[in-house]
Amino acid sequence: MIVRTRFAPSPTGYLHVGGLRTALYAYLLAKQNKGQFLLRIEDTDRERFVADGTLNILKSLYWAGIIPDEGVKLDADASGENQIIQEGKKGSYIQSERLEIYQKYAQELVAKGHAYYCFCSSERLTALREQQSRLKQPTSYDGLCAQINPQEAQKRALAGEKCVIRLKMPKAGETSFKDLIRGSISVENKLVDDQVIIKSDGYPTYHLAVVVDDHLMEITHVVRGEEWISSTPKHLQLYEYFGWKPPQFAHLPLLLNPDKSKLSKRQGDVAVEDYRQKGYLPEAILNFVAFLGWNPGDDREIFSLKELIKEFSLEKVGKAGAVFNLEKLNWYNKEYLKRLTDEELVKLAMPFLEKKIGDRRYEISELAKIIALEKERVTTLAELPEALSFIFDLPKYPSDLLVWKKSSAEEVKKVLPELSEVLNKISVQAWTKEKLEQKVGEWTKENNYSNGAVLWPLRVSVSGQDKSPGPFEIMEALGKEESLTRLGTALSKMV
RNA sequence: GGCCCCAUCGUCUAAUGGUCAGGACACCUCGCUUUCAAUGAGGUAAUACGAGUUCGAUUCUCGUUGGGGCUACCA
Repeated sequence: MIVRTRFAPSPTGYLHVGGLRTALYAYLLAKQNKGQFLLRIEDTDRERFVADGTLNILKSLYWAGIIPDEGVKLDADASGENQIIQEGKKGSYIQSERLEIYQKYAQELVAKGHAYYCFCSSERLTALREQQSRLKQPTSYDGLCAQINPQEAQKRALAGEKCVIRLKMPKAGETSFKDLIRGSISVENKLVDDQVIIKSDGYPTYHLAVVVDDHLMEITHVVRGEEWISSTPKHLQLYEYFGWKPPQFAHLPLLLNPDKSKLSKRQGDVAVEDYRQKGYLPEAILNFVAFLGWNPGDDREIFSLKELIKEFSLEKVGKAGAVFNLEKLNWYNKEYLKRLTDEELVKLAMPFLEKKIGDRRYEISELAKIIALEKERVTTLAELPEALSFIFDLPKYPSDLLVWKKSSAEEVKKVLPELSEVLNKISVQAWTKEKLEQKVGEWTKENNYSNGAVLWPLRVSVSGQDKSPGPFEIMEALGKEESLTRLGTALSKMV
């Protein structure tokens, strides 16, 4: 049997990092079994619907690399409407376009007596709940409309009276299921509410739509968040009423704020898009969220998507919520930044640096040298413009910054002019950090200077900063002319 | 309030009856070094609590406490 999983987001804004992890796990489960990973858009709530929601989510999934070109991708049709192409064919797994389907199944339930029309007003429902909670009773629908004669109810509904359709839960027994992550879970049926399955606007609620679609899409494993555990009995009841075989369920633990509450916007960024804009690499985000709740069982920490596909297993997914720890994400990002080739880095860094570079024109190789300077020093790509600022414009700095703590102003006044002369003799062709280091090193030794007495003022001269990369790599990135100009600037400060 | 889920260093976690309770991030110390970063070596730090089962519990059972989720014509 083919393993088929899905990710079914609601287009209510952006893709949440928790959603990304859910999607990733579902994707990994499918791919490692050579199965299919499908997408479905659950847009049955018109009030929370956001126009760009679907597009935003798909963009983030695409950025993260779990929607590959050949499988599922975004495609604009003739009307400019975004469509989802799945496994080669246009699949309208967009719930708002499948209303008749849910309607049909709901009617089937009504006909069988497993669901009923409910004409209660929202006022009555609110009052009912208030009363129940005042009496410290569980809040649930009291089943009033279940008493109405079905033929009469049908007639009233057909006549256009405002109504919803509710699922009729059994009042006895219990529903239990085996969760792939948590083991056996059971709930008494009498505690499960008669959930609305078709709203008064004709749209299905999540509960009906999810069951119908998962069945029709032949989903074998439902991977979703822990918040769905308590409604799973409703879903199971639906499967039973329809006579369908339910899928396997895997309820993932939640992602948490540092204070252990559910990860929320108030305490930091939660959208994948936020992290992209902040200059995090998709590989880092993916690796990081994959490890929030799962690990390979050994000491390895760095996993590519391919390796994750190979080694992921639901059995190793933990049950407890995991704090979304920015420090660890930062570490992952640095690790992935370090692994980038200079070429890859330039490509990824350009969007962040464009403004800083302005009209200046650089060869790719020059840019590569410049960007590589801070590759091991920054945490994210977004830090690059500021970190590299000293390359584009020499910062203003006080003359005493040129003096190393173990040296003196006199020594600097002596070293700098001599150093300029030595450097000036090096040709533009030989202007590489290796050659520069060799020449300056030899000269330092010959003149019995200490390394610090030479390197510190040299580095400050070309960087204008107390902290910076080494002088030779900076000079190579700067080029001979600019390097000597900066040395001249330093000299003039010492006069 | 009711129902459900969960519980190992600050954080992510390993160890499913016998380990000096391991690793990673963060933090601290030392080394390298012109600064920062990187890097090398080392260090601080955890089984929530209480019973029970057992020769022996992080591990199994129960309870307590704590945290979380659900309790909508939202997903």
